[in-house]
Amino acid sequence: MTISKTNRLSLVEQVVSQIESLIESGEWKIGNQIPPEMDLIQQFDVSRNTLREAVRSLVYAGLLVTKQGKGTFVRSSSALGAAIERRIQQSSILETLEVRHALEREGAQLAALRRNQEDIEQLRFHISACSRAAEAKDIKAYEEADIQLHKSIMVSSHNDLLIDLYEHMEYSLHESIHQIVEMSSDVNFHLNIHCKLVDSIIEQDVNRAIETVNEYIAQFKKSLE
Amino acid sequence: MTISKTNRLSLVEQVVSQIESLIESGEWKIGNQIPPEMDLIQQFDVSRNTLREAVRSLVYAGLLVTKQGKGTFVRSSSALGAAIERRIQQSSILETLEVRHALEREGAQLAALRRNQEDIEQLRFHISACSRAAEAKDIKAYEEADIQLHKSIMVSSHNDLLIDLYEHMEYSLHESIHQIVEMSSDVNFHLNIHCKLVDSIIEQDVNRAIETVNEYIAQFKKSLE
DNA sequence: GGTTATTTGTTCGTATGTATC
DNA sequence: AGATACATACGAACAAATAAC
Repeated sequence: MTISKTNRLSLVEQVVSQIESLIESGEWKIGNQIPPEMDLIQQFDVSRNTLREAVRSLVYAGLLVTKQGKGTFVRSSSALGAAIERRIQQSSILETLEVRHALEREGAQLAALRRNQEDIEQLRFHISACSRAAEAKDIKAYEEADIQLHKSIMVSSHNDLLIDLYEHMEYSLHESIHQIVEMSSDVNFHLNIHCKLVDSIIEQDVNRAIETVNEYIAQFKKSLE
Repeated sequence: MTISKTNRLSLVEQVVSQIESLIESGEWKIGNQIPPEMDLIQQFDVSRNTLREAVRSLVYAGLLVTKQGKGTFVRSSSALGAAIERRIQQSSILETLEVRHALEREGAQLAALRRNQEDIEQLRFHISACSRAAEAKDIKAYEEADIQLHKSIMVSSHNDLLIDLYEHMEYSLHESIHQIVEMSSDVNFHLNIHCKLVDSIIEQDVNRAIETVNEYIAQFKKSLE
């Protein structure tokens, strides 16, 4: 028999599953403290060790954080972030940039196809924030605004999986964006090309949106050498 | 002080980290059984529960599997797979297909730029396997060959992060590929367009490679309606 | 500033379920 | 069927960090 019969779920797995549901459903909100171990032991009717193994699993996965003496808190609603962070740390900037290219190109294409009125407002808001920061020569504010802009482009794609992957990469991208912005001496070029991208998306010019993404990624790659 | 001082690593975290190293370094090979709990307790000099919490974390992350009565085995060297699988299960086929588009488009582009002689041989091998399976009208073999072909295209990109993301998605893609191949009544169209893609990569025609990927993804999207 | 209560961190002992030979 | 090796699960105790009084 090579049939991999699905073993009955262990107690720990059952508890993990229940906690996941509580987090996903929003019953346990992000940032909030969860009930102490003793309460959960009663709630789930398991021993302390079993409960701890379950909590520990979710800590490793990045859903929870425990602080000795204080309690346990909800950190995220998805395990993707932690896993991607770990993987990206082992990658070169070039590799990360190319994956970013993959996601942003697709995101821009879909955004140009699907953006609605609300998306347009968000895009305009964030591009003007970039513009203001550039004018004030506030590099830190510019980086933050740039990240928000890219995120809102992704949101305009209306593909939740794509948005999730990008948002969870974004944390790791922070560093590489910083390096890139610092290297590209010309902030205006950076700003202009983003204006062009936003414009393409609003005008629903799919090809121009894709080309623009290609253009600035190519620019980044060049500055990496 | 808003500085988030990095708390000293808990014992469990130290053990997790050590086990990760053992797996990454290849000292514990994939598929192999790891030493029993009692041995590890001595090796790491921790209590049973501490060790179990560490192992349990890595089981949840997908690095290890435990089988009661048999032992614990190494399942994977990366936590990405399990996390991506969980996330993709919550997504629609369309969303998954679009992310696949993102990765495959980038992969094809980079493959066309970087493929070496060894890559070319692999690509030729797998495309001919597809061809043989199509001729024999063996759908199951065709699907398998198709997956291997796509994987070898990704390998030709020489971007390990991209390869990892794709390979870990591939498992979840299996199902959607099956549905798509089944739906597309014309296997020859599917085969021809893949020949064109492989040809473009070998000829280093970057634009044609990208266009070909766009073409068959568009075809898949159409058949989803 | 010190004491106490709360909460997580860690250890030990014991019993049970499961697979292999 | 019995013995062995292994993971599963529970309960009790003490340590360490934090918060509240």
